Amino acid sequence: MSVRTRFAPSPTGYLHIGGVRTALYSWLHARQQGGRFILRIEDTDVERSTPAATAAILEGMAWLGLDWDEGPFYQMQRMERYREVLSQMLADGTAYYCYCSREEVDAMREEQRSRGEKPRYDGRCRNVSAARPGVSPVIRFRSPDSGETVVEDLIHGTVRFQNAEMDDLIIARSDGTPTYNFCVVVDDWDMKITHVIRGDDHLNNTPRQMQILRSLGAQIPVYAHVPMILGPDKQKLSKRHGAVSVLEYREQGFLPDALLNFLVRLGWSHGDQEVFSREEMIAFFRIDSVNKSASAFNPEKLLWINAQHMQRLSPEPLAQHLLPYLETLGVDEPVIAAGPALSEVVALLQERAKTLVELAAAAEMFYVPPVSGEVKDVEKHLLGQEALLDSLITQLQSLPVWDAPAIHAAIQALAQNQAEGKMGKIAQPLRVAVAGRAVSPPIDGTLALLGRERTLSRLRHASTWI
RNA sequence: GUCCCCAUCGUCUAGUGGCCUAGGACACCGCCCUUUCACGGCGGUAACGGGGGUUCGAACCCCCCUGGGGACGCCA
Repeated sequence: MSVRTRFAPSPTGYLHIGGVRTALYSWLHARQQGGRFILRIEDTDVERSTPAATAAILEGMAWLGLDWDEGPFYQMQRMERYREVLSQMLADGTAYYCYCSREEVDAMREEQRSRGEKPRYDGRCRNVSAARPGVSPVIRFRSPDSGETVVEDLIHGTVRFQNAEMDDLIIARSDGTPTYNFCVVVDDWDMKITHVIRGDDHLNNTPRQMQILRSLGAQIPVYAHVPMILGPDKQKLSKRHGAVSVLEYREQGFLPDALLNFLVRLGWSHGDQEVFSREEMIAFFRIDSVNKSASAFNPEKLLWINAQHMQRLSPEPLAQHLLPYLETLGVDEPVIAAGPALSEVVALLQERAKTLVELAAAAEMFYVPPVSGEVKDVEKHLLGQEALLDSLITQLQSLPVWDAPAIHAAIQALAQNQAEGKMGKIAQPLRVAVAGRAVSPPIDGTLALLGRERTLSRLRHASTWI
């Protein structure tokens, strides 16, 4: 049977990084097995679900390129089907109406807790046939009270649960709407999911879901419960750790493939390899070699991986990724068209930026002249250098060809004559004059790309900053 | 409290009984390269949670302890 996996987030907030890794593992497994990846939105919590959250999930998945083959399906649109299964279960006795009030159940649990027992519903309505007047009942699943349910998990191995540990869970609320554990089961069944890959916080739900599946006569899927992602401090990942939503990583200038690469390595490895292309991830990933233990999110390593991906990308595609970030700096398409070729600028800068945000900031100087108020390092490098600026202008003006070697030679000659051969004495003031700061790529290449006219005009202007 | 899961450098991990004097990567610290900033190269610090077994031999297998996490909802 061909592989079918799914990602089933609930739209109650942003798409967070832990969810993304689960989605990635599901997606990778489907892709490498030639299977299908299904997206399902679990929106039965009407109180907390929002259209904005759904949109954020879809946008995040699209940005990452985790494309789905079927869906998105929405559980709220499947109510009719759930009711159908519910009445069938009621009819065949695998489910029953429970008329206990919340207060009654709460009291029961409180008492059990005080006795040191696991709080669980005692099944007192199992054999009550008469409706209690004025009470809208919930529907409970009649779970077996002896024996055991064994989960054969691809990651955790064999996990055994005593059926006596599990009580009769509510599968439909008193207003008739179905609950999570029930919807999941019906959906996975209807959608013919072969591999349920999800967070290991669901491991405890698995035996219950298996029992319902069995009572429905459905095939049990293969389970793989992936460990959680923790914050850098090993605590549960939350907002105080900084970015948790995928879209924040887009804002911060990470490449989708780099984020995926970082995430895939959290809990999985392939020899000593650290950097993976999307194709390599698909080829090498194995769901059953995912680690069992939770792992901490390491922002420095993410940054390093992003830098690696930026270095390995060809200038043209990298330039495409860069466009939106330049735009937020006011460097839009017309401005770029009027300046040096972006791919050449990118080629010069790509190995010295860790994020697209950094890259955009570094690229800006090629399109926008330094603004006097924002120029840095003037005092250190430009003070009293009017004469040097003049000779630079003279030298550069008269260069027969305008390319990096010629510019290099000119600077070198000036260094010989005026600075005892120290390139820095010439290059640094030149940098500040042209780039507005003492940091730039190699100055010869920078000027070559900037062009003679722009260089000279900036040099002439620089004296006004002194 | 009950049930379930987990446990190698600070972090991500390799390791499935001898190849381990525990390997790689990030971070950190030196040095080299260098006109700045980076990239890169070389080197260094740094780990098998504890206790019992099994075995000629244990990071690897078993048990206990400890520690961490999850579940126990008319949330998902």
